[in-house]
Amino acid sequence: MTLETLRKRKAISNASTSESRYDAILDMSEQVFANSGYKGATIREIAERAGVAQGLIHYHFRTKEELFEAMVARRSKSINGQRMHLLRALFEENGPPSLERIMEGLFRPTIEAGLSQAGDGGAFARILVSIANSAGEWEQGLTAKYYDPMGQEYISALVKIVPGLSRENAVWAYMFAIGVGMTMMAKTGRPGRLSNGICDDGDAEVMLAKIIPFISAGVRSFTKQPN
Amino acid sequence: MTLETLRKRKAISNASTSESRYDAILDMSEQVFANSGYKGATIREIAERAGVAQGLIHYHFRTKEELFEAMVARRSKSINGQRMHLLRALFEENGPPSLERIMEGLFRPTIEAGLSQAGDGGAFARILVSIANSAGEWEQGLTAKYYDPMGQEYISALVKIVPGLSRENAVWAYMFAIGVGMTMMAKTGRPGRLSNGICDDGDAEVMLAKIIPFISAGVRSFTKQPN
DNA sequence: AAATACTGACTGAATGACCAGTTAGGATTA
DNA sequence: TAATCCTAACTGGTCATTCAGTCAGTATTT
Repeated sequence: MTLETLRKRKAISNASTSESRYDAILDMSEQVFANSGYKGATIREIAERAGVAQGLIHYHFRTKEELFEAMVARRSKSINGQRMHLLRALFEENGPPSLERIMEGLFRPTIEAGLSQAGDGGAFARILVSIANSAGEWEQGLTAKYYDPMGQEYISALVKIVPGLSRENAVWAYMFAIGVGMTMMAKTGRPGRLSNGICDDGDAEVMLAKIIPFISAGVRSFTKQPN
Repeated sequence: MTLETLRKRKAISNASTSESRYDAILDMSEQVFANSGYKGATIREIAERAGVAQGLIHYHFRTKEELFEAMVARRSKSINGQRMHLLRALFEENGPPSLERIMEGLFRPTIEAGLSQAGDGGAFARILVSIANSAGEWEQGLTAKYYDPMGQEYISALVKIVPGLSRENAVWAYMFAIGVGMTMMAKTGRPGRLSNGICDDGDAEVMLAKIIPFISAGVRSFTKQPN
């Protein structure tokens, strides 16, 4: 064990590893939480797969709950930042943006965040699905904290650019859009099963090309409907 | 296995409970699994809240996994039975059914199953969401076993009644429809939060009235699109 | 009496949290 | 400039608790 201990321990500001251990822990947390669920995931497994001592996780994040929230916070801030940026950029062009481009702005950042990941691109999406679809107080608190503000902006954008769309219907439309998007980003493989391999939910570009017109048509149908 | 054959169940005409303990266990399983997730749920809690000894659950269902599957099987067989029945009844009328009525047949049984429950109507829906959105082998196996056959029937029905809809697009449409439906049946309360209380995801009839036109418009948009 | 339904006490195997130390390096002092 | 202090990062081991599953035995039904 002395050899192990004697290994170079210059963790602080080291240029050798491009990634800090802190971030490595969050990365592995995504994988493990996604594969096993919140309760099913163990801090031990995260530690092992991140190559750190279990104690270090408690040192950095104190509890399992705080680790989970830190992981959600990091990814959601990054993705929702992109979304907000895209949305605002759209409205700064000349003329109002199309519904389709708004929807693309909603979905593309999630996809790109998935693709940039090393192993399983759908990991964070699956975590998100489990949070968003829980009725638990803690999970809904996380949704409210990290996703509701962005949701409000998109709902307002819908009302603004779709003539005759009430805010109430915009809220429903937004919820439906999120419902479709989340299920699809989870990459479960079911579309392939149901189509004998023709439909591939691993191909993000194809899925975008299907989701965007589908949702847009749904939203526009609310125009011809009361409320 | 032997379990199935062993289990000769008769409704106990007990004065205190009109329901067999076997079914009481499954009922409580729904509540507890929905609130805590598969790993988070404990057999002890299910036993306590069902008013039976913990050992009895193992006697009837052997393992936690088998208990979970029995619970999924019971509810899904009931709901999907209704769905199949409704779908076939639609095609036995004169003239092809409308897309809207097909979609209603897809969603209404889930809602009604929810409403008939004593406490939390969204419990089974939330369990379903967690299964369907997992990429795990076991969960996808359950989906394939209990939901894929019905999915195939609905996809075929879509192809049959929507002119110009390819099977590929029908599969996507079905997946999107399920995505919307499941998220909405989970009753998380988010629509209310995002609309200052105007949108109520507890009101099943309102939600049906929103979901059906939305999905139908989406499906029809695939008609004017290649593939 | 024989099968079935059921109980409650038990066990070994995890798990989250905690802690006393160790190490590296930067700042302060002598 | 070298001895000392200080602190953040990190380790390995421990511990109380909790869990699914087991089992010997009791009640109830047929």
